[in-house]
Amino acid sequence: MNTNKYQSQLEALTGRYNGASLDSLVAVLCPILIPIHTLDKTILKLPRQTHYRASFSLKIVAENRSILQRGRTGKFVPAAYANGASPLWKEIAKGRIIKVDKSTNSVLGEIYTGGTRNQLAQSLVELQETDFIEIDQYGAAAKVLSGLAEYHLVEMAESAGYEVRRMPEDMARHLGRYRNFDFEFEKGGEVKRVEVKSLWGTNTTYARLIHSRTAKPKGPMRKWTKSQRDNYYPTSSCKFATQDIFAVSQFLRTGNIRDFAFARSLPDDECSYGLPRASHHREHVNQNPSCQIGDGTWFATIDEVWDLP
DNA sequence: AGTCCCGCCTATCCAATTGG
DNA sequence: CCAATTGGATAGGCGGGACT
Repeated sequence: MNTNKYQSQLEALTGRYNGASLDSLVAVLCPILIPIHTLDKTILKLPRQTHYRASFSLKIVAENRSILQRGRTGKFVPAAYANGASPLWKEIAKGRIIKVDKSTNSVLGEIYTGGTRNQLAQSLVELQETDFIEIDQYGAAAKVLSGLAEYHLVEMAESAGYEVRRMPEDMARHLGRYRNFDFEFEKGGEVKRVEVKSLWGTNTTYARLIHSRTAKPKGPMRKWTKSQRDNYYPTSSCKFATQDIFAVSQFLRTGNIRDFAFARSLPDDECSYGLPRASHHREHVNQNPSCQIGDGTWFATIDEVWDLP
């Protein structure tokens, strides 16, 4: 019974990408797991460099030889996750390969985190020589993660009674204009615009509310159309007015694809649950606000932010 | 038809601000 | 005052529509 279902799903995957195999799908969708060979937890700041680091090495074998190159980055994950004892994925620290040593058939690298020296020290307490580094061989992991997070956000919203509409990634001019947000959610005749984001690297106490900058429209501002005004981003921070709700995937913090934090897109000087303004662009949201569920701004469910006055 | 532009993403750089 | 932290911004990969 189940075998038939799995088989037809596998056929859907390999059929859409004719010639692809289960092996190649796993290789693209799942970062390769490589065991740590040696670990040196000494924290250093090298001359003329600005970041703190510790050190590691990996053994080169046939399956990883082609990707272990100077500059390659990856994430350290627990042995319990890598060997299947625990389902929970977690990033302990980041790793970057510095040197390929053919004489010893190994690579040397640096261990680092997004934040302070102390954060690195804390991560190093957790990191063990039995742990693994995962490397995204084909650059798909980020897009796959955001796609999965959006899939489950839609599933949760629909089962909570919302009608969900995904906005197009691009809009042909004859059909309308680009919307700059990801979803419309509708309930009881009310529609709210939702922008989905993810967390900032390893420093998972902050959300990343980033938007691409756009070119300033020609001519004086008073002659711009509404569409030109709406699409003009003089800074890489989001505009408060573009969306009603931010939904930030918490996967990098919790390891659960269904975990989100929700906030209303309002400035904190206008309501108690608002977000800080960008310091130099007052109509824009600070792009790295603290993001903790229960802090008065961020909520665990859509219903809670939906019902805010 | 071919080139350019701009959307998305993560990771990183670097200047400004904060704090010991 | 110097070091650490914060926050604005960019780099680079991918992909598709708009522009010329």
